[in-house]
Amino acid sequence: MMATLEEDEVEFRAGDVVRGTSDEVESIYIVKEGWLFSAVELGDGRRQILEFFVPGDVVGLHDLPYEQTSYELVTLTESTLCPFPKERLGPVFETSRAVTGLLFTFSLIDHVIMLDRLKSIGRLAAKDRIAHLMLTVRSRLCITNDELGDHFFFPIPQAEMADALGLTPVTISRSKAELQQEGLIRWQRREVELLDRAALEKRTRFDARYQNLDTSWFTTLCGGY
Amino acid sequence: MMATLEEDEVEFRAGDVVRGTSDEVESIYIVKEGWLFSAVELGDGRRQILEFFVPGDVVGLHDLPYEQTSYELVTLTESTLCPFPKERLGPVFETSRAVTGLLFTFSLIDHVIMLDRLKSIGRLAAKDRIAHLMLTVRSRLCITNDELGDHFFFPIPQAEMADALGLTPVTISRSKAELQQEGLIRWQRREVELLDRAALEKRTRFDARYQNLDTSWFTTLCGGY
DNA sequence: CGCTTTCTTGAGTGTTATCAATCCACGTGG
DNA sequence: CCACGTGGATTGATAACACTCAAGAAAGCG
Repeated sequence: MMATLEEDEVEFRAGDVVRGTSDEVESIYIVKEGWLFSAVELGDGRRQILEFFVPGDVVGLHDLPYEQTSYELVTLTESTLCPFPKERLGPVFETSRAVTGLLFTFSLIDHVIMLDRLKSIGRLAAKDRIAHLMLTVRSRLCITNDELGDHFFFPIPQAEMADALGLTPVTISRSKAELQQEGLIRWQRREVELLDRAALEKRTRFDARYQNLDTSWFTTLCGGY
Repeated sequence: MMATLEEDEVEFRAGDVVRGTSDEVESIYIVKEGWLFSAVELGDGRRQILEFFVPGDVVGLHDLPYEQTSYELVTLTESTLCPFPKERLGPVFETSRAVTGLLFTFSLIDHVIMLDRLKSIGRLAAKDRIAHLMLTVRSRLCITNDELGDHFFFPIPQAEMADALGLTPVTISRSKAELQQEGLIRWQRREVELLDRAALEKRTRFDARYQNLDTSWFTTLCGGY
């Protein structure tokens, strides 16, 4: 269904800035390949990373009501994106309630994910913030990969973890070491393994927001056909 | 237009829990009167406040894809809410693209507001977090009140500020005192005055997300009629 | 195999948290 | 109208967690 929106394709290298802050809002993107993140720079070196994106994600929906982009979009790995122009969304909304409903739903789910991250940054200790982010990413990856275990590709450098969690790289490194000593995770290079997921979920009060969905909502939204 | 959704009316006293966590998702609410907030309890006394709501706000949209509510909803002041049942949204989506589009847009804007709050909690110092929240609330109030100056009703107790900003009541009190000594704000009882809004906006890198909207988006969304 | 980037580790500092006491505003009832 | 009680706010003293600065180790890349 989302294939409707995947017409064009653009490739990027790792570390490329796909879109800067205050660019004109021209299109949304479907992530075909690669990992990305969105971030704000505070101007004095501080940076907050807001969301991570993986293949299958829709990027930039929430910029649509604005003339200028709120945040920059940067690749973590080589990526392939399918841009879909803003002005061509009108016709899509007119002809396909299913696509409209799906985009609406994605945006609502993403919002809840952001609320969880707010909780994490606002009220969890450094170690738990790290664990919470890993659980969230895993939960997202499970949508497109049922078989995903507790050991998966995780190409987020420590500097980016820090900026995502409101911490510093030094704290990430130390907290990682502690989590490993406690036997809770193994995180080497660009891979992570959650050795005791149940314990991590409990500590961080994790909720699987991508799962536990109410299927009746989709029929409500799309009109039952 | 939103009047379509305001049929029923329910009143609450200050401090009432409108909806607990893990309740069944039965309806969204339009705030007719009063201030509210949504929050998660972490179980050990810690709490994170996620959003504040004022008259005119739509509450609970992002719970729609779920069977159970993600967060509790509590009143700060006496409030009047207009619940609108989830199962009756289907017909609304079918008949009114304008309402659908408006709800979608609200949800996108709220998402960007949350991203700003994430930045605030993740990367700003205590004093700036307080200022940022005040600016955000003011910006929201300006939608329904053009004439709003820099002095307005602000019924958020310090304990709730703390839980919203990832701080403690003690820090709120001390930071407030400093902001006042610096002549940046005056905050007494349930009123606040921003004495140097330009300076506060600069310090906190504040963006007026409720303003600066792209009006062309609405015609895109609603089909140009 | 060097160069660069990322990560780790140590030492010292700082912002915010914690604990606890006091103060103040406000509502209540005598 | 004033005493009293309650919950919220302030203040002081101390502690903890994360930050900063800085040096060194490891990993990635040409």
